[in-house]
Amino acid sequence: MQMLSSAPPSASTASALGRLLENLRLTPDELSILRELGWELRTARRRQPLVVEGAKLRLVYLVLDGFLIRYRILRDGQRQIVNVTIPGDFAGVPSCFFADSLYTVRALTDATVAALPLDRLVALFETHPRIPAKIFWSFSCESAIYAERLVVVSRRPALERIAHFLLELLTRLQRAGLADERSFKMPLRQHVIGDALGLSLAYVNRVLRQLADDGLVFIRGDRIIINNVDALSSLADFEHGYLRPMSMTEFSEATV
Amino acid sequence: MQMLSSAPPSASTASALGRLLENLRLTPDELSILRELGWELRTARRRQPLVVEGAKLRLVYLVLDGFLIRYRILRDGQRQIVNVTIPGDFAGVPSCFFADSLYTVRALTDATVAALPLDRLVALFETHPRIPAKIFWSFSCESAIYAERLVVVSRRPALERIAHFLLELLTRLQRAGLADERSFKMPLRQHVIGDALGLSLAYVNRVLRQLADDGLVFIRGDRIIINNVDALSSLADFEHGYLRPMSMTEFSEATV
DNA sequence: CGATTCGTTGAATGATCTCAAAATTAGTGG
DNA sequence: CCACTAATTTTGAGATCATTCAACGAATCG
Repeated sequence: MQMLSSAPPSASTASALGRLLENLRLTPDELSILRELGWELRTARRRQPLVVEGAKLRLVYLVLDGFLIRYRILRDGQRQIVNVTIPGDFAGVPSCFFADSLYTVRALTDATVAALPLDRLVALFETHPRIPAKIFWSFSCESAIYAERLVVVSRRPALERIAHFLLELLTRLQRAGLADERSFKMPLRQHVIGDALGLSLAYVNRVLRQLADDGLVFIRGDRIIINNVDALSSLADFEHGYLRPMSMTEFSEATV
Repeated sequence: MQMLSSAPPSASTASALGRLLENLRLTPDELSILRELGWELRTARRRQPLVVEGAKLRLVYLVLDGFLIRYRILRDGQRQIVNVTIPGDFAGVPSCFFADSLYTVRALTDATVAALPLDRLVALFETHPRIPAKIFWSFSCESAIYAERLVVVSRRPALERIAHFLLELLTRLQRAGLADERSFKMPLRQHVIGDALGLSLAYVNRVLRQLADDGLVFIRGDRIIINNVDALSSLADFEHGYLRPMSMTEFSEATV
């Protein structure tokens, strides 16, 4: 993306681009066309909203650096976070497909995103269909993450819920090159965990304490350490399959 | 779809096709190309699985008639239904994007579906990109339904959960031409409601009784009657926006 | 009509919440 | 670097929504 060169270089930004290449399996040609589409760089300070529920959104964002959350405030004031967006993810989907945005997206940390008008992406279907095809393919795959979260929130007790959530983040961040074998850095406040999983702050606290007492998970400032990934995976019945869709390329090759 | 002519004519089948036209905004030309792709008609008896968790799936199904559910059985035997599929919906998404199917799909009633190898749909990106583009656009929009269900299941008490679920079904079925102003016909067993919303059978029963006692909802055999849609919507804080994505066509027109 | 499946209900239990308050940590202006 | 404020974590006690278990009646199906 053109203006990416003007962005301050960062490990995270590089990884976001790497992940685009990696996950979508864009060819170098495709990537360079995508770059020239006129993305606009934008930074957001911690807590700043990028998308507001009810407002019109005609952009997609690619997160280059930092973390976002997407949420809804219910009429009784409760907040439900439906998504934690990490570098390399798109944001603003699926809100941009609706007349008015369904959710609010805001920065969990200072963040850098690249914005592209959705119509430009759609227009590519006429000239270079494989590029938007791969992107929409990946949008379609995202349903699996929501479905999985639904299963976990709907059916699993708090301990497993939290364990599963942390393992999902670990796995996604590893793929983005932002986590090592068993830990990652991210400001995961207990309030955020609760709002993502439908648990009260007080209870999240108790459960985290238990996970720590059992020697499974430690949170030290912004670093989350999963001491025994296998044990936690088994506790949470965590299967990472839903985080590993085939790329469209991979699919075509496998079936030709 | 070619072989559709060989299917027994049914109000439901007609509506499924109508809905394809309606929602995806396919042009007559596009529809006729889609028809010739070699869909294969398949029927499933009540309870019969169409997709099995863990099995390889390289098809998408278009539901012509009948209802399907998509679910997972957890290790403790609980079942979580992630989706109720109605005529005009696609099934097998997003499982077909993964190496192994993430969920099981089975017929809730006797059902008729049309199956298409996914690779044929993808191949259309080369020759008639607008057709698969519109379909993948609609796949992408589906995330909104899961996100909304997540919010409801995660944060709302049982009464509102059930009310919301029934209103969603009513709305979707109305769009499919399968419901009137305030009622629809569908074998919605209490067990299914519970498994969709993460509630026990016993509690679903009690809540349905209360909804009936309050004169809001009645279930008589296979007919669900919502006596006062406005009152129930208000009770459930139901907003139908998330069920009304823009079609890709609509979007392009709005932004050109 | 015999067998499943589905619906209904009660009593006891439990996971999680709410409310309230203190302790700790991080952030900010001077 | 201090002083102060805001954000976050921690903990307790009591309340509650929803569960489990168990049993029985009603309806549906082959």
